[in-house]
Amino acid sequence: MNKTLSPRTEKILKSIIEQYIARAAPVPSQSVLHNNGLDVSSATIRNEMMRLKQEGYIIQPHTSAGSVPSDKGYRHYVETLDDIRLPLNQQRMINHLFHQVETRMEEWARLTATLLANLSQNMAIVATAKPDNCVFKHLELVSIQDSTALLVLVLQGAVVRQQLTVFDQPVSQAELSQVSNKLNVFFTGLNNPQIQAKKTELSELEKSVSDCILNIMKTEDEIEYEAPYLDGLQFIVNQPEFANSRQAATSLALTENKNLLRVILPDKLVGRGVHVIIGKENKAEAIQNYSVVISQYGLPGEAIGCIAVIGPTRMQYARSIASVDYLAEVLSGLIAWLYGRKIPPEAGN
Amino acid sequence: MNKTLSPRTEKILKSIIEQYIARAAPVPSQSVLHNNGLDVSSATIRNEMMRLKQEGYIIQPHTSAGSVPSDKGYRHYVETLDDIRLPLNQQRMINHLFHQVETRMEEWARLTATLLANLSQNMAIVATAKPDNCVFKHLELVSIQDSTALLVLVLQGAVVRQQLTVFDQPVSQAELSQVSNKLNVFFTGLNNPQIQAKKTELSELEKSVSDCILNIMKTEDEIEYEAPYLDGLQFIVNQPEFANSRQAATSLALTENKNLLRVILPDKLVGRGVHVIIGKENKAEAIQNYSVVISQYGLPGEAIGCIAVIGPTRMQYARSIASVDYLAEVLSGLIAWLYGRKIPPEAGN
DNA sequence: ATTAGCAGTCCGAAGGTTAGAGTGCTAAAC
DNA sequence: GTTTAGCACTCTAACCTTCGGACTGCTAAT
Repeated sequence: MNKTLSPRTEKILKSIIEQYIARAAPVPSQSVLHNNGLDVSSATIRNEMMRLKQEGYIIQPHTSAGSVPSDKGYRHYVETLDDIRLPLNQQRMINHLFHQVETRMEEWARLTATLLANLSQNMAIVATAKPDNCVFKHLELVSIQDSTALLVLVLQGAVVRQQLTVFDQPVSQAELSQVSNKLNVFFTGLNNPQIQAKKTELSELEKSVSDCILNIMKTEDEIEYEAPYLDGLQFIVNQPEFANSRQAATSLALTENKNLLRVILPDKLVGRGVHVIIGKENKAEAIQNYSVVISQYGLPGEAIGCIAVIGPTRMQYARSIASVDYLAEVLSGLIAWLYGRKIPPEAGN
Repeated sequence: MNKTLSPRTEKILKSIIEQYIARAAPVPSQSVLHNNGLDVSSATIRNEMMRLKQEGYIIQPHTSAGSVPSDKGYRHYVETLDDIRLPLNQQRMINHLFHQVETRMEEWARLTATLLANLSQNMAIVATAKPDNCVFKHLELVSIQDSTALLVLVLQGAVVRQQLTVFDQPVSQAELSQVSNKLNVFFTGLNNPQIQAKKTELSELEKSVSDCILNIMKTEDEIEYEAPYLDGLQFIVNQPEFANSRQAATSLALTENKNLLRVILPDKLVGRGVHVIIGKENKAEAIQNYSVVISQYGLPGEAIGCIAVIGPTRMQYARSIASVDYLAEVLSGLIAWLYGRKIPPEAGN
């Protein structure tokens, strides 16, 4: 049943999809003709289109209307897409920008979201990479006032967390330094349960600081994805589709809250590489008019984040895929650096 | 000309505004009658409405339509609004939530944005408080790999900034600790130019770390407002006004980018307290269909942030004003704490 | 297999009609 | 002078209806 398409049919489908992506209106057989180098009549195109319709690659809004790609059509299109990489000058531009921001996961994620939104002309979501199991690296205590201190905790992967702490009684900076020195010796390289186990040997003050540390590390371990960075909502709002059905917009805006990532995340997002989820393929009903281009990044088994583009099913897949792919690669390199695995990738360029 | 309104006229204007805020449709004289305790006929109301129209407090979309408040009407409404405070249970709820997040300006700002959006049912913007002139408080260097270290800088006001630094040659953790100890002694309590002056007395490695510190502090000094925290876009999108004029949505979505704050910030935002800017009173054309409820917070002369609600001119002013007011107060208290000025305000409750 | 030609379908814009919601006015009542 | 009932008038928004034309789907010829 699902016989392969002839090269010409293929070409016609591709033309329909690309025109629909560009114009957001049903594509008539005439337009396919103009757009294409084929030396046939519109009637021939129509015959082929009929076949495409029967096979479910395209849909007609009504009897006398042009063709609109179906999810299946997009799926085929994406799968037969030539391997497209981001142009070199854009790659260089991106590397340059990553050079200029603070060297922090948060800043990278924010920048990635902005870049991805603008490259793909769609909404972008970037979740920061988070270690599976966080490891104590360094502690610092800075006195703020009599009995308040700022606790700065550095975890494996250059993750810095801070917390204001109030003690029962005034504590001097000297005492604080003593505590931090001792705990640094005790705890470096340990994870949550290991610290828990070692805590018994400590003084009262040290214990209270340790509790604070454990608390931070526990929170860190429990978070699945941090509040992800979003950008490019304007592109969604400006879609022609949006004018008609406010439904979609509303549902999307609502989703925007916090759990958007959980909504768009497909069940299986295994292995490296970019995944494309088209329309009804999405498990969440709210986004079944949308497509998601998503990829993981980071160090497998250690710190994994994810990065995605979400837009109407008629999004520019080639651009989105190339952008997601490249940015995931860049982020992976940066993460590896944070984890002390290799030279920063930008330094090479 | 601008004679004061009689109590009854006042009452009618208030009724019109409140009904318009609630229903987003022109208010007919009948509805004013029902809504109000006045024992008069609709004809009398109409007479009064005529006067309000002549004075410019209300507008008629067309001859036979009900009344819509003008900017002047809203202005009058806001100015005669009773001093409304947030209900105590909501205040307590807010305090409780601030207790539960990390003690960091960024987390507070994020939480404030979320709370403010939900309390006011409109979009909220929160810019983090930023010191005018940042002061070195503490430095820590943590080795990440051979020649890469994480530089953690604590500034006055418990501001923590981090930066990965690559040295020319490998540097051990022991050496790093030595450097940080020395620089802590040298630099504590100094600002950018003072550190610059003292830099000459240092070794090569110490100098390169100092440069990094100076760079961070300079950046920090130069930023006017950090990328502010936004929340509640869904409320704007779901406004009935939005259905008709995509113009507004588009302009807003575009503004969303980065400079939204600069756009909504009025020329004069002096002193404490909440400011309300209504419709055409806004200097930026893009938001002249919107109202802004805005307030500064923080320590005057030291660290100032700002917090705002933006929504259609028919927003619930009382709620927004009360929310902005209370949250600015809470944030001011927290900032004072960060700057070692007093006990955390929540501890009192 | 391809094509010209044409009937048939359906959309969407344009124009016309109408119900009713609300005002503005007038003249009477308080 | 203020308030009110009553009513004519205005304007909108919803609902028709019509009509041109954009496309297809089919047929019969190439």
